[in-house]
Amino acid sequence: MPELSISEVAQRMGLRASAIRYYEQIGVLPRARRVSGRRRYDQTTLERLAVIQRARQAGFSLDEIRQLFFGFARTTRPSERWEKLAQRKLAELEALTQEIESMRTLLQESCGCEALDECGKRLLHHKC
Amino acid sequence: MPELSISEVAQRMGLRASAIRYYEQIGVLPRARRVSGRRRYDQTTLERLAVIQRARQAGFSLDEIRQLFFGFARTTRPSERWEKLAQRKLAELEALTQEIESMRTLLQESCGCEALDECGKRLLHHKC
DNA sequence: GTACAACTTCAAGTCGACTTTAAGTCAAGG
DNA sequence: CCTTGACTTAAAGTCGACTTGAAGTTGTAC
Repeated sequence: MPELSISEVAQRMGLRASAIRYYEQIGVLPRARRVSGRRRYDQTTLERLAVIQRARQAGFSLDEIRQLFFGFARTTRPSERWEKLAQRKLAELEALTQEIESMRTLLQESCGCEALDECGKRLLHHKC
Repeated sequence: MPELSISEVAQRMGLRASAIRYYEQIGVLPRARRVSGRRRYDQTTLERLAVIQRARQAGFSLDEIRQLFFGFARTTRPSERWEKLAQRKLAELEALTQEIESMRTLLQESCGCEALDECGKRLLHHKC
């Protein structure tokens, strides 16, 4: 297995080199090995990035992802960490879903006002 | 109906004075009348703020709200403007809902890996 | 021997909706 | 007259996830 430069990693994983540098900077990726100043990566970095991408798709922030890798007591198993965070995330999604639902309701009920200032009056006085 | 200072308006509408100044600055509220330098408001401002708050609850950005008030050709009725924007918003909400749904799916399927690097391998090779 | 591409670092810029800060102005009360 | 408190302005700061820019280094190709 050959070692990869940052732009090769970026291309394979579908992100920009700057994002990978950023991940390293904030500690989501460990500091990469350098060969004459340039970062070199191996397979495990690709795997780690795959997990990161999956976690981001699931709605985790980079901060939460860092916790997933480094944040807990060493006794906590990784899958347990994932489940703990996933639990919290699901609750957040539930809240978000309800917000969206109420937005949808607001958007669908046409208020019946011809002008916006009429609408404003109603909102202010009759709680329309 | 008495005229109101900015902090009276803020209190009545449940927002901060700085937010009202900001709304004026970006053109969501028209420039307020000044009495010896201080802003003075009347009923119509409260109504307008009520519309703004309702629109924000419905998910509109301040930019979209400005369009709601000032952005279209004068021939377009306000209710028509609302409907046009609401249509777009509903589509956005639909997309958002689907994103959330797929997040939920990702969160609920436990991947069955004991360690995160095992998980990474699977993600990378078997598209787990 | 020099041009070039691909990298490096650190700092600053982006987006939206505000808030915060600093410095100044104003009317009323003691 | 002087302080107090509520206001004014313009400018800068906040949050997250990056991107962009400037200036410098490296190995390779001509």
